[in-house]
Amino acid sequence: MLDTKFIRNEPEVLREGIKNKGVDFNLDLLYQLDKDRRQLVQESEDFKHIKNVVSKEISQLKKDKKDAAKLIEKMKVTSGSIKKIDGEIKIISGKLNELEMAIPNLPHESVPIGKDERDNRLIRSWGDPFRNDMELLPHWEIGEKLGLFDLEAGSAISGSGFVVFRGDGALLSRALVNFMLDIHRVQGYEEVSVPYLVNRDSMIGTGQLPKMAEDMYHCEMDDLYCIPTAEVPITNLLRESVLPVDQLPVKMTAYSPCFRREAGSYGKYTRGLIRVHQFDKVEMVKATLPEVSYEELESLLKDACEVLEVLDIPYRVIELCTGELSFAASKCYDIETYAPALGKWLEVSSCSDFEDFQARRARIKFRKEEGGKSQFVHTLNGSGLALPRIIATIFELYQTPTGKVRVPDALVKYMGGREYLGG
RNA sequence: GGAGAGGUGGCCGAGCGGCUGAAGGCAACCGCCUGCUAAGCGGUUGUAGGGGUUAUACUCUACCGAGGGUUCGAAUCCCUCCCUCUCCGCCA
Repeated sequence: MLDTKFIRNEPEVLREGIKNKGVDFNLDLLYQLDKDRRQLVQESEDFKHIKNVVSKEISQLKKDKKDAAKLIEKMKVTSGSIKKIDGEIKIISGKLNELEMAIPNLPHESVPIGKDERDNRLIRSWGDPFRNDMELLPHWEIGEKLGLFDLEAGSAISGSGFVVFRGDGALLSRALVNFMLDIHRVQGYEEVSVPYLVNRDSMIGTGQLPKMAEDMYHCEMDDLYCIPTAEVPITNLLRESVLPVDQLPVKMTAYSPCFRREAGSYGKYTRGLIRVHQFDKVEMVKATLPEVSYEELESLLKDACEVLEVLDIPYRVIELCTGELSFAASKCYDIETYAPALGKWLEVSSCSDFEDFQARRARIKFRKEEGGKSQFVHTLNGSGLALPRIIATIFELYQTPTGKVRVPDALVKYMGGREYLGG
C-alpha cells in the first residue's frame, strides 16, 4: 500500500504511475471517500472532546456531592452523536481501505515504460545457451525416458500439473536445494525454515491478497493459504517490528515448496515442468534502509546469478517494463535460462524491489536513532532459484550423445558423486 | 478436543467504573553530588493520526490482545474471537 499522504498530495503522479502499470483504477471515488471520511472524523473528534470535558465535570460534581443530572443528559446526546458518526466512519473507512489496498505499487523512475514483454529491456547475458552439436530431446521426453520424473503419476495422485520426481530426478531436486542454500548462506543470508500454510494477514502483508485470491490454494476450514512463494512467510517474519538500524540489511533465505493454482493459464508453453501447481524454490528476502534499496536489488540479482554461474548454466537478465511489473513491485529483474530443445527462454528467478509497499502493509519499520521517528524499511526478494525450470534447462542443455544427462560439476558432490542421471 | 491461568508502556509489574497515558520497579538519557568506581539525589523517556509553528512550543483524538455490548463515563463490568502457559486426551 502507498503512503496516504502521497495519495492525497500527488494525485497526478499517482495517476501516471497507475496508468504506466496498466491498471484501471477509480481514483475519483477514492478521493471523494477520503474527503468524506476526514470531515466525519473531524466532527466525531469535536464531539469526543466535549465528551471528555463534560465527563470530567460530572466526575467533579459527583465528588462534591452535587447534582449532575443536567450534564448527564447532555452526555447522552453527545454519545449518541458520536456513535452515529463513528458508524458512518467505519463504513467509509472500510471502503476506503479496500480501495487503497487495491492500488498497485508504482514503478521506479528507471523502469522502462511499456505494455508487455516486448517492451522489456535486455540487461545482460552470460554464457552461450545454444547447442547445435546434436539432436536434443525436450526435457519431458528425456526425463520420462530416464525415469527422472513422472507427470502421469502426478496426475493420478493429485491432478494435472503435479509432478512426481523419482530416483536421480528426486535426488537432483534435493541436491539443488542444498546447493543453493549453501551458496546463499555464504552470501550472508540467514537460513530459515518456515510454515507453508499462512494466515490471511500474512497474505495481505506481502500483497497477494486481496488481488490474487484466485491463484492460491486455500484451506477454508482454517482460513489458511498455501504459500505461492517463501517470500510470504519470510517477509512476514518481520511483521509488526521495529528493526534496530544496525541489523539492516536483514537477509534471509529459505527453501519451500510453492503452490499456485495458475487459474486460467493453459498455453502451449506449459508442457512438462514449465508450469506446475507445486514446485520447489529457494527464496531470498531482504529488508533494507530506503536509501540503499536499489543497490541491494543489484546485489540480490548478483546473488541469484551466482547460482547459475557456479552451475555453469547460461542465462540472461531482463528488466521488466512498467506494464509487466507485479502488483507490489516497483522494479523487477527476471533471470531466464534457455531450454535449447524447447527453443524457449524460461524465467527461473524474479528479483524485485517493493520499496516500502509491503513494509507499510506489514508494518515493518526501523529506527535510525534512539528516540527518533521510525520509518518503513524497504523489502526486496528474489528467487534463488525455482527448481523445475532449472531442471528442465539441465535436462535439455546437459544431454549427452549417449542419451544421458550429465550432472553439472558443482552438483556432483551434492549427488553422492554421481556424474550422470538415469544411468 | 477437555479443564484451568493469563494477555497492561522498551522490559517487569500495580490497577477501586470517573481525578489513569496509566502507580511502583528496572533499563535508557540529561543534570547534581562523590578524589576514580559503585551507591545517592533531581529530571526526562510510548505509538499513530489531526490542528498549529519556518522549526520548536502548544493543542486535539485514539490506543491497556482483537472486535462487539452495558454505562452519562470502561484498562476496570458482560459477550465473542485470537494468542500464550499448565494439566488431560489424541497423534507424527
